[in-house]
Amino acid sequence: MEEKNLTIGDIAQALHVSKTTVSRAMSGKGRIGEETRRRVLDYVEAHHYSPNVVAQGLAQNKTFNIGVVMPGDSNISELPFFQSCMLGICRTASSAGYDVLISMVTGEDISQLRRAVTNRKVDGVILTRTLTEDASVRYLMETEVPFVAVGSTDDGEVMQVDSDHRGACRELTDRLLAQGLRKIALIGGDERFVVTGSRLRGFQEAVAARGGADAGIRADVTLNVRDMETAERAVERLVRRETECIVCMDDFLCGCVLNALQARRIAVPGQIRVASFYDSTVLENRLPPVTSIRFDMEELGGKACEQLLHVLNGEPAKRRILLGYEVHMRESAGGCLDKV
Amino acid sequence: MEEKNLTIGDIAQALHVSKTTVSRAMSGKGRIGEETRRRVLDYVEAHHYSPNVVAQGLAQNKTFNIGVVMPGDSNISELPFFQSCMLGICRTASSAGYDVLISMVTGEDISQLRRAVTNRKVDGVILTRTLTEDASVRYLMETEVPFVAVGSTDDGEVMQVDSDHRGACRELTDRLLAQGLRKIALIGGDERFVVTGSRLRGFQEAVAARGGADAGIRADVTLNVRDMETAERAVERLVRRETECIVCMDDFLCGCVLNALQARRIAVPGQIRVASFYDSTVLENRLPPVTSIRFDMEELGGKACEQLLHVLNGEPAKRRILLGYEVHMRESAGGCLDKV
DNA sequence: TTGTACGCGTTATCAC
DNA sequence: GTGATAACGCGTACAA
Repeated sequence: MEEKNLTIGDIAQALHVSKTTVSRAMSGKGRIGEETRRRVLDYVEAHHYSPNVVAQGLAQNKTFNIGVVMPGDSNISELPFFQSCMLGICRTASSAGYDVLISMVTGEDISQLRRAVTNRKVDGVILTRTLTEDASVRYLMETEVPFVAVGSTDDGEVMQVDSDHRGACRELTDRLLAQGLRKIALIGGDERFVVTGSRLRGFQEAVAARGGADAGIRADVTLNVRDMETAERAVERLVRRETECIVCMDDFLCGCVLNALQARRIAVPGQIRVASFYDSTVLENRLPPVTSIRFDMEELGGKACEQLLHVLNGEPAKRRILLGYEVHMRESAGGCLDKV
Repeated sequence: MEEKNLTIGDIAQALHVSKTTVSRAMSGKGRIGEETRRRVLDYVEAHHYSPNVVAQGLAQNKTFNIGVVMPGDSNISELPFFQSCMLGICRTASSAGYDVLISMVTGEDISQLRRAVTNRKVDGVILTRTLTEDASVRYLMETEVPFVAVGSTDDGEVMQVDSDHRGACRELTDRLLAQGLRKIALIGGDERFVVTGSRLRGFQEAVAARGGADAGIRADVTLNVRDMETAERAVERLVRRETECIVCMDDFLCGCVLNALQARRIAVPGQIRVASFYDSTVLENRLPPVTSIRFDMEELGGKACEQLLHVLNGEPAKRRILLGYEVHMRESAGGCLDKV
């Protein structure tokens, strides 16, 4: 089927032209006669020739690979995120002639990323999660490798593509408050994740905009919740305080919260309302249907990759891109008020 | 920090030796004086030199990349699987000096895989899921690229590393039957997945071993269940038939089943027992705790990578490797009988 | 033990 | 418009 190891030289020889000509015909760069161009292209087509990208890379000091850093220790809740994000990245990378090299980073151990970079295996890097004190970010900055982060960073220097978590959380919270709820709570995960901070701010902004404590609003925030046990404790406390609504920062936490409520025989949304983020399949099959915010993670990955490619091509790229969201009001938070 | 673009030639020049010597010192191949060897290595160390793997590859016709094919359209249930599997693959690949290039394959569209292969970007490939009629497998076989599949294939020719799904399902089923249960059911996903067939066989073997219909055992099998709706229908039917125990082929399905039961106010394990596969975090936070089978997916990925590396190095490799499992009996299926 | 010369497959720089 | 020729960074017969 595939002609084995056909090289540009073989073609040149067969067609009685020089390698240069063949190269030009393929790349489209440099002047070349229309007729010879056709001849070469036809031959290439007929013999299923495809250039050796490694050799191309060596000549141009490129790899046509982009590195993607994935956390090796993430919660299940975020997995659909990484999966979809990856899909978006691979799609746009692939259609631009690039491949995706992945490096798993667990905790502070960035050895895989370091390997990929020092071995010159990648032209640029995409980070799929950012911490407030990120070893990967630090490393990439000091090695001056082009990179873009999915998810925001405090460092204004790094290129970033993110969903508007702050705006999303603000709007969700606002809608809940608009229903007349006054005792509202926010439950979130690891506070070292930048995204946790963004959502927290959105939450606080919404509360403040509605008058805050002066307007009789009681806003409860619990962070660093990460498993059934901590969720249990948080829920117990919130129930005791007669909280009317719990906003969960992600679907995994929300699952824990729902369990905790179920175990205490507290009806949702009857006795307490619940809303969440991501709207992933983790909750898709939960009862009752959970009010949630949906992000297009594939688009997120795609845009990030797009930005990186711009940088690699020396084209201008925006330093920060904020993508939209959709609020899906469902039964868990008192039903279908709206659907943006 | 990193010396920019230091080449083997630069080192040779600085040390007044030939490039060959430097090359030998680094690779360890060929004879070389212990003293010069040290000198070179010291210099390399001091200047943070690391060889250009792309150039190495071009010279040796290798890439030091292994391709990993991931499904772009998988159920959430399988995600922890891919994540962990990936981790195992990356770990062992990395420690062998290889990097991981990923190709997303959605449905019949194997264009990304095809690209990686025709562009000679990978030395071998790992498949993280196999279908009964697998486009990737077919392609890889006809292009004669070394590859190993995680998960079994009917084709005896392909190298495969898999968990013992059949044995696991047999043992789980047997243990349930040992409790005296007689009306037992199996719910599974897409029957085109080879793994679905393996588990089905294990289930049937266990039933047969206990005497089957002759011994008054009624075994119900429902495949191609993939969402809340189909699960709902299956559960309704099983409940009507007074099924005593439902074995779910994966945790996602199990989640659906639990929901369906919850919606009908059927107590678990009081009125019906439930068991599942994978034991992922998808169910970890469910109530009641679900009896489940646990596989070490990271080991699975690691072993697969190991096998592939053997092939790439021309070393002997087993054509089929079967990894173990652990049965965790928990409340959902009547409690702690055993813990293997 | 060490060095020379060439090849890997491609692009870039000049000449023609 | 086309073609030698030299890089790109490294491995490796072969020679010394």
